[in-house]
Amino acid sequence: MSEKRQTRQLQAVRKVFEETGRPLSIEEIHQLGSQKIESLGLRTVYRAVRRLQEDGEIAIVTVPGGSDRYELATVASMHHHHFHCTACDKFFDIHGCPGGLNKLVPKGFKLNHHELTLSGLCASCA
Amino acid sequence: MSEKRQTRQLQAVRKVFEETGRPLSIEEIHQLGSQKIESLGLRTVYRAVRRLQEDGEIAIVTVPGGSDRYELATVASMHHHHFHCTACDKFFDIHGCPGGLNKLVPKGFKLNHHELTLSGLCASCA
DNA sequence: CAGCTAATGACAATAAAATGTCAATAATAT
DNA sequence: ATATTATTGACATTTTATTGTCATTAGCTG
Repeated sequence: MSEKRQTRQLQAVRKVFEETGRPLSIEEIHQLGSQKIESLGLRTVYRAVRRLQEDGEIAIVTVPGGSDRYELATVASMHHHHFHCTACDKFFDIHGCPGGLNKLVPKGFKLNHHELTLSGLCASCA
Repeated sequence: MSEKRQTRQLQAVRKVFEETGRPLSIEEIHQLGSQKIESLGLRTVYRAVRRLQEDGEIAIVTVPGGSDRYELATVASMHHHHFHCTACDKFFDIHGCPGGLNKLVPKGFKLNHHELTLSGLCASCA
């Protein structure tokens, strides 16, 4: 059978998510993870992310324009939105949600989900 | 100098935008344009889209997950949002906008833009 | 209409992101 | 500690989207 191992690399990637607390791109994970394990390979990050995804620990976050990000499933499961800093290209979680979206839906359309991305400057860049 | 020509192909692409009235991907433009000019090449669509973009006739629309779409600049200049049908993968324009987004912005952040994407089923697919 | 040349489209080439490969390493069970 | 084997990471390969090339076609001007 397939024995699953808790490697330093997997734990490092998991810890990156827990410590950073915002949606991360593969590259960001690689950079932050490299601070914990110098030799961390990009290939390993791809595998770790896939595994954490399959294990339901993290969820994918699709954003307009940029490449996919990932965030902790515990965070993702709570309805929220994102803020994109156009200066540092980081994404942040935003809690709260404008209501009344059903009013915007055209006749005959069925609304299932929605996704809001605010953009501007984060506290560090402003 | 660079003489600009109004070719059948360019006119066909322009007409596709005018007739369709929703954000289109390169592939969609190619398919719809091929109905007007059988031999329309994908390479030509790329060039036509770039030129219309440079001439300010169309604007790029970035969407979560999928590839970029393009829409008439006259439409893009009016603030609006989009609806994504998860069945046919088409995007539609939505007019209206939930307000009160500044309340969602974290302290110290500066809000410049926002982008809302509703998703579900369009009238044809529902 | 004739002539110039921008534009087309078939094809090749490139870029960027993700995945396959495999010898070496390290995590787990005994 | 030892044996087993999942995992790693360097490297090659694939994939998909976009752009380069260039002989041919077709807009535009005179």
